[in-house]
Amino acid sequence: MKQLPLIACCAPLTSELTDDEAAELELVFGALADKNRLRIVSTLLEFGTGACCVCDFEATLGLSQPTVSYHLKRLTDVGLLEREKRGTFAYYRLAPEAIGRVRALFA
Amino acid sequence: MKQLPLIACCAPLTSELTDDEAAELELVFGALADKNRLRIVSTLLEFGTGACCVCDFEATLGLSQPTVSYHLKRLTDVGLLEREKRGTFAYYRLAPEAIGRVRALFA
DNA sequence: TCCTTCCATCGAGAGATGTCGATATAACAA
DNA sequence: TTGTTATATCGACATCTCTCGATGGAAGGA
Repeated sequence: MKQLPLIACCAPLTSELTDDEAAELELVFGALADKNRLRIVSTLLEFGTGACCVCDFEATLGLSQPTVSYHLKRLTDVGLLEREKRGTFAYYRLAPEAIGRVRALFA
Repeated sequence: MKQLPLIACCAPLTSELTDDEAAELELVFGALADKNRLRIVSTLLEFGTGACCVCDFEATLGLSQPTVSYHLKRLTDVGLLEREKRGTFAYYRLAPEAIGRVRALFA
């Protein structure tokens, strides 16, 4: 015979999150679930609204240029970073509307 | 000749995060970077200090029992959940010290 | 024009992740 | 004891992720 839980807790389980919210959070947390991308975000946090170009990250992260571009794109795609092109350089900064959120996530 | 960035911004880049902190955050964000695990955490958030057993999640998540156990283990391993065994049942709840943190992450 | 520099994208390989069925374990019931 | 239930773990597979070298495109310098 099927047993019954000792703690009657969970009749029909409901989530505070809608499917859309869960999908959105999955993307953001996925973008942050990598130590190199965390270092990028943490570094940009020190610059506030300032920006860094791609080549600046290559030395400090110890990664190839294509890999750095890949990580910057992942962060940009979920809205955490913004990209600005000047000449041949591409500058990345924290998206202004994401700064507060990022600070909260790191606290 | 090597070009110079137009914005002199990033001399030696420094991160606010230590390597240990980055590794820790990588694990926590990785545990949250999955829509099924987000639903588990969100559901448990509604129960506060209450607990749910494994079988309760199978129906709502639409996943097999081994897969549910796998997700609960991932969340437990990073300290977000606690496990309590009663008879043949295993009850999972949000770790008390993680509740505030989780609320902040979801806000 | 031709060459160099910075960056994005492509293709491929190694490793991690999510999922399931099958199996093992532990507790309870008869 | 024998059988049943709830859960964890194993093995396998498909998919995703991270990484690099190679290539391509855009901008600037000579």
